[in-house]
Amino acid sequence: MSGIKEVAKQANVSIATVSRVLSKPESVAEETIKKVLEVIEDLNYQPNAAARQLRMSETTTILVVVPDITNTFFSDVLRGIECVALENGYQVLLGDAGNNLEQEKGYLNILRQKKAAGMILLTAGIEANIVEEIAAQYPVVLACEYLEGVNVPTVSIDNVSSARKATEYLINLGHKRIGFISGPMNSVLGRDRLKGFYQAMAQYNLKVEPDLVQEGNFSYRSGFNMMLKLLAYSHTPTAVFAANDEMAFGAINAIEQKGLTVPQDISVIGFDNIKFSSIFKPALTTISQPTFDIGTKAMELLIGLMTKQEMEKTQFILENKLVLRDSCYKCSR
Amino acid sequence: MSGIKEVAKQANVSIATVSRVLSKPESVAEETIKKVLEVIEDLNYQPNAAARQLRMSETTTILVVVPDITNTFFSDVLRGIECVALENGYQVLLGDAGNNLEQEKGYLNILRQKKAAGMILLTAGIEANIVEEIAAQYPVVLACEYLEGVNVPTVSIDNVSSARKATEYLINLGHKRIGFISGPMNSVLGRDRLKGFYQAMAQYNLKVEPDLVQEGNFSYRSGFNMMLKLLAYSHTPTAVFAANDEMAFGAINAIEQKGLTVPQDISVIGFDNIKFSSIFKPALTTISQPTFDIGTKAMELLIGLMTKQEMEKTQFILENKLVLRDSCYKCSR
DNA sequence: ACTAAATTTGAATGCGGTTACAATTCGGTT
DNA sequence: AACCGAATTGTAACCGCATTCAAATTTAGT
Repeated sequence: MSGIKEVAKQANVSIATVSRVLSKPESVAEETIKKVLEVIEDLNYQPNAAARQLRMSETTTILVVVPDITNTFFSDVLRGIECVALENGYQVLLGDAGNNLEQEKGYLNILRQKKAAGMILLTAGIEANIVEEIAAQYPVVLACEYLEGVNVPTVSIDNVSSARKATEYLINLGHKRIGFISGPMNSVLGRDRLKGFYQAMAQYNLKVEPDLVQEGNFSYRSGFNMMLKLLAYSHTPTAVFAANDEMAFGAINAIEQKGLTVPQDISVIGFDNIKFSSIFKPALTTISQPTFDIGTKAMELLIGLMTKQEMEKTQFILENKLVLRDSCYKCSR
Repeated sequence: MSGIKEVAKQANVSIATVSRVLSKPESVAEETIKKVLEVIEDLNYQPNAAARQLRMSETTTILVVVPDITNTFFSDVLRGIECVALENGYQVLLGDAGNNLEQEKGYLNILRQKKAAGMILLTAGIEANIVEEIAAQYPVVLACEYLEGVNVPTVSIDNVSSARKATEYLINLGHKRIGFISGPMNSVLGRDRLKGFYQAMAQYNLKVEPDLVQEGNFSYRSGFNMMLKLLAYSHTPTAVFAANDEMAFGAINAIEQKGLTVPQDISVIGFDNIKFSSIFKPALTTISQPTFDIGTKAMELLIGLMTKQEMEKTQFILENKLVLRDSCYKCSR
């Protein structure tokens, strides 16, 4: 309703003056400012974002593409992003990809339409070369997953070494027959965690039985089913490493359904440390990712890019730690 | 980079023609369309959203204000919203209020700036009169919570009758001393669920011991602590109704920490049926809310408002149901 | 009191599209 | 050959704001 014109009229000044009161008050007389601000207050005036954006050719909206907002891991990261976005006057446009690549790509148009000034990708479904092309034109930062050989600002954890750390923990508890329930092999994340597992096993000269490595898809269901599969072999593992917590829950429930107990019969370790991991019984031993920090760091990076600041560094590997709880125990066999 | 001018030049037509190819192709010659589309494809041209919005004074962005994105209940609703938003060409701007009223109010400016064409409130922190005022000027729909006496399109469940249903279930299992861990009393939602509890108890002529009603804040922690409090009384309840699932988890874990078991010693029922409720042990008996549907319905309503369609109805109460699992059992005392 | 400099203000322009309106083309009629 | 209507295209005027540049006003200095 009330635009800058209305304010100008009521304050008896030109629209230029109103505009200046809002953006360069130091160039306006004290008294005029007061008068104008009063009217602004009065009319509840807020400058039209579209007009401003068109004129200034810059927006304060950023886009975050998430594979699945329902996953608490991502929503935690999102909260981190939102938090520093707000502090700096940005709004976040949510792009839930629903685990669908086409949809994910569709969001790139938001950037082309200048609806968002930059983008944070929490996914890694889009092909590396496309990401690189986009990143060359617009501010983009990758969070959580990184793309091999792509030189785009990234914040993540070292999945390989963390998975190694988790595996070593199991080995040091005396476990030798260790099963692994992996994430989908078409995700970097899934592959890296598996790689860490292999590295640790090799380092301790332990053989990895191919049968004991099963591919899941990060869902509870898949964790449950793959564990059932592992339990079906004559020679069951004494410990299982699930590539994320949800699958670990599935594995544990499968084990218990078979009448065995965790950790006495089989130890289970997870990855992510989602909110629920400490509530679950047994409380889950897992690798904790600094989700919130990943979010804040990613957003800070993006702001840096958007404001064209000089960056000393654009690749950040955040610390993660092993959280010891009740789902692992010394190997008894 | 490439705007409509560039396209026009390369296609050898005026910008008006380019614009028409995109919006009213039936008024453009077949051949011209082809030529223009080719150039558009070539340049990867996408019309500038700000310019379009300014001219048309309408945007395809909507705002969703969420109390806490980390809560899977809200993220489920959000997914429902996002889903139909996408189908209809809308984008969703995320407003995480971080349980902070000031922040929540701040998002109203997004509407005033015309950055969003409408808003869905998943919270009910803002004062009723303010909501009403805003709703008079902009399309707004309330989801999850409703504001008493406010005539704003709403989709929700009937918290009172659902809470009554849950309580009746407990009563029918033979429980007489039933505890209640409520949500915060300053939320409608919290109050309604408590009201339903009272109604059911009264209906069956059961006394509600004031000591057995404790106020939590919907967090796991508070559920745990309030349960500890209930257990400290000499005469403990045989069943407990927690106003949401997270608190129910807290209650159960508190009970078990005291050496008692659920449901044999004490039955526990929750509310919401979040993803985790079926994974938890014991699997939680709870009231299931149609989260996804709440989201889709809310977005459909909002679209209706924004496109000024005639609405037969603007208040929707969605069905919920009692999900029977393993956390409740017949009263043995 | 008068002028130069500094301060404060307003008129006009354009950001990149959409669209009303005018102009042009073209085949068909008279 | 002149004329007409339909189809197609171009011209230009906005949309609301920021900003340049010049005009108006105030301040300061002599």
